Amino acid sequence: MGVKLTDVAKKAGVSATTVSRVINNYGYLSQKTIDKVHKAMEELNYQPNSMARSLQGKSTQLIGLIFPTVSHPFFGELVSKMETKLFEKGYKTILCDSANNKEKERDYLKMLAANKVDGIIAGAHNLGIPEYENVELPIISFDRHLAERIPIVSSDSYQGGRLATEHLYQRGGRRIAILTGTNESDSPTNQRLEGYLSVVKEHQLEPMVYHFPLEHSPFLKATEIRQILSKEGIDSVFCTDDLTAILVINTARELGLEIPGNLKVIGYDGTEFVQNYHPQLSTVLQPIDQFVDLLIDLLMKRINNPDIELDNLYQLPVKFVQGQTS
Amino acid sequence: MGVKLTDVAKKAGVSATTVSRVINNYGYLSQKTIDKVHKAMEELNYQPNSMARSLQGKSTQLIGLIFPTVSHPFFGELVSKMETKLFEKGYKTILCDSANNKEKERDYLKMLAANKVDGIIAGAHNLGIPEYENVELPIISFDRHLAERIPIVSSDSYQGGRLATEHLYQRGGRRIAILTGTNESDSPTNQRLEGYLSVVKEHQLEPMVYHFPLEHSPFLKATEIRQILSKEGIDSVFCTDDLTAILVINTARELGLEIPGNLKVIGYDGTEFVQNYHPQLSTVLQPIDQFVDLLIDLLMKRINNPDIELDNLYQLPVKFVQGQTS
DNA sequence: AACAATATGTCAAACGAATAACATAGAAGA
DNA sequence: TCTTCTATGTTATTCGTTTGACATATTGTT
Repeated sequence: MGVKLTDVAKKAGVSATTVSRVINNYGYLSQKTIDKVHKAMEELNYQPNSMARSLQGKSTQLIGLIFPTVSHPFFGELVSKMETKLFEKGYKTILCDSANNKEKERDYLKMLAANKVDGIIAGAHNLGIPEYENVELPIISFDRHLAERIPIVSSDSYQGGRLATEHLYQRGGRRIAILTGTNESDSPTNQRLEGYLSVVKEHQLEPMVYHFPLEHSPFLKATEIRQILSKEGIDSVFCTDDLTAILVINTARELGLEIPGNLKVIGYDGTEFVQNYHPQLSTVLQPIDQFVDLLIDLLMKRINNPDIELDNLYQLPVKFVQGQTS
Repeated sequence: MGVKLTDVAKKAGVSATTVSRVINNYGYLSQKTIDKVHKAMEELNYQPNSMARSLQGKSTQLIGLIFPTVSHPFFGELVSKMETKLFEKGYKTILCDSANNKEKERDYLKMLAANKVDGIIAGAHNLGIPEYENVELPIISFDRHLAERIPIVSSDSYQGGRLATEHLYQRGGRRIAILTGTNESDSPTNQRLEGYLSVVKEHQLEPMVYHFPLEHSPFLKATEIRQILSKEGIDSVFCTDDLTAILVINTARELGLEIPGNLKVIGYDGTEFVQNYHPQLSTVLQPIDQFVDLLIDLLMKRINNPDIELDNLYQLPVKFVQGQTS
């Protein structure tokens, strides 16, 4: 069906081996032949068959990205930037939206192995997938413990939790609540909670912890937030993600609460999206660009040398961003 | 390196052909053998090498998705849903963030051909890429004319423009501005503008058209919006996307303008994100789920029968969503 | 018992490209 | 002129899987 190497050879009037030599740049070649072959390739719009190449032993230049969903601005930005950087390096991206579905994530792992990807960057939120232990592919994890020997890139969530909470305290907050995800011991969200608790304890405040399961729809979350805000005498809220913070702000407005007068709100993530479209929100900024650089650099190292020793954990610093909601 | 078919054969105590027969389900097979082989495959954690399979003639089950960027909520949701649906159908997704970069889009097209994808869904915003004319792969386009014979799935942008503008008029708007993208004759954004112009003309209002190049950063856009809102005596703004509408609302708030009292605002897109986190925004809802279903259904048709005749244009209806900003 | 249907095996040729081994020819240098 | 590069060609093998052709058992049916 498609144009193949032998067609190029015929067109250029050289042997198939010579074409292969040009493509893979080995052996002796005259500039004249190289030009002839390139011309023929262009004229025929020839693309070497990736399947055949990698079957022969060449790498596929494919990378699998396993993340919950690109419909979330945080992961959308992360994935978009990774894809861009990977493409610049000559890699193609297979997108795997794990959608908080264990089965799907397992299937993805199999699929990626079958497709002989060169490596995987995984930042899904499913726990308890023992398959990661057995994957011999280079893997780097974002923000999750997946298995022994798989390095984790994350930010200093504990410090982030402390930063946010301490800031609320300095601003006069004395009844500071935290809205966070489900209580999973090794999740970074939990580290944010730990940071919050440590500051609350230091100042001898009453901890007020509200867990929001990830599966809950924003609508359901908003309902719960409404109850929390109208019942309890809360003066500050630390949300462990920006989207929840936006819900809190919307709800507070509904309830006629002045921000930051009656209620101070801090989010977490600081995506470009939030900085552009919700610049008023105080938040803790995660260094997305640095995540991307580090994740890819580490993966490249593992790909080029599978046995290289890497640290277990790379923790990048976070930054508090002052808006007008606190 | 990896486990291969012959290893499975050895383990199961059958011939390689029999294993292949089990995998591809042809010829005569006893249940006993089938079970034996499956057991061996599981024990060895065997995955057929996709490269070898598709080299042999089997389809790759790969689909390329070319869109501007998943960091934008609209495309993030669209891509996320397509990926999910494709995975359910046994396809893997190669993500191509074209980033409004013609060169990159061209490269992607080559790359997807080299990787022998089964089909492409393209919704990038670059014009003038003649390469699309020559691609023999099944392609379906989202919202853009790419080439002859490539069906376009879109929504009724003209009607959407009319809906929004007419609504603003009914609400008392008499000086209605439109904030839209660059003036590209065959873009759907332009159809929204056409719809706006037709209503403005019907009511003999003065058209006020502001073009915002896509490349402009949100910050720059906000600056321009500030100028527009403070200078001209505008009482209503129709934005051809929701994010711009959010910028307008933010700016109006800054300027102390009451919404919808002093200024009415309508957006366009109505992503789940906006509906959840900006429920107050009046907007024109694009049917993302229907886009996804139709795009994929059409692509499957083309894949299963490359010569099937499809319409040039599939236009889905839009819906006005009343919020509190108009 | 004879014949068909079922179940498996052996063998070989693809798929498209990479590459090693070897041959050959011209050009350059001693 | 003889050697050594340099430049190309020929040929065959390999990658892992699919599949067709053909052979050979083992069943089941009448």
